[in-house]
Amino acid sequence: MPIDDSEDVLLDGLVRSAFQIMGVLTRISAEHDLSLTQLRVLGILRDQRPRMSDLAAFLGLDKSTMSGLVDRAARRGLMTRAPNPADKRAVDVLITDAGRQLTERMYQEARTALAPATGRLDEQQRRQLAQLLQPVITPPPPLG
Amino acid sequence: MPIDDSEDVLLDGLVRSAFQIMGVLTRISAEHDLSLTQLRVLGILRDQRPRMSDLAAFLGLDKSTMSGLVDRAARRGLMTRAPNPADKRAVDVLITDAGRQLTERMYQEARTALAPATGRLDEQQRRQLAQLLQPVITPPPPLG
DNA sequence: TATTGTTATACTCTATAACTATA
DNA sequence: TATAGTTATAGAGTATAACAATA
Repeated sequence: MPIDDSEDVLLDGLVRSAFQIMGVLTRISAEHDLSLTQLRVLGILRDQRPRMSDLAAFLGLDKSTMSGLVDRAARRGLMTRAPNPADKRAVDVLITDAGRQLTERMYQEARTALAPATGRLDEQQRRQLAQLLQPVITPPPPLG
Repeated sequence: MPIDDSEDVLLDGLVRSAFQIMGVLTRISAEHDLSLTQLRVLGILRDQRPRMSDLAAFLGLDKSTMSGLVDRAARRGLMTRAPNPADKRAVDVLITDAGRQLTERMYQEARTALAPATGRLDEQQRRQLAQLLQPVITPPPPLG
């Protein structure tokens, strides 16, 4: 098995960039008294209304962890629960207006924080990078 | 401020790929009873011998958190402490042979786990993606 | 005085197990 | 019986504060 081939170099780059992005998102989350996972859930809820179990499965968390996470976010008025119309056992999770506003603010902060990094690429390179990342990103399994 | 411009699309791709990479690394860490941060530290120690305070600063952790993290890894024989030759206050952190072996195994597992994703690109695209990521990645501040 | 590191303490995040309600 | 969710409990990761040793 050859080392330092194109897969290794790519893996290294992906891992480094991932840690950098995560560092920024973790800092921004913390500045708003949120965990990274809560930030991620808010991002998902922007355009989905999943049930608890789907969220847990997608995030790789236990359902009990989901309960606690949504509890804490709900207590702060960022998410709410609603009964699922089709299954009386299920509970849907929704983002509130306040949650949506906070999410947009945090994503704006992320963009600002990463501007020095992404700004090292010109317009064409940015589009190219985004396109090359597309096939790498696992198509998210449908929620719900 | 225009939305959905090339910076937004790129940010979205970077964030998604980061969560995907982190998911893989978190799972692999957990399968070896390690935290993601411990995996990261092991990766750093492969070719550095930083002092506690430098590691903490680089990772954005408190020095007390560093103490605990190194404690737990040392208890498992993956890292060791050694006095810094130049500063009697300082403590260097070193990877052990066992730690190095485990680290290489985990990185191999990461490569395998991500092969389906990176495999969607051909050789030239992989090299191109790695090159485009390079300017985005913050040059790591020197440790020590 | 300032820096390096450890220890004591408290809080958050997480999973496991036991439980209730519904399918 | 199996699935969806909550609650009680325990372990790991984290930061703050107080401390000892060295610069």
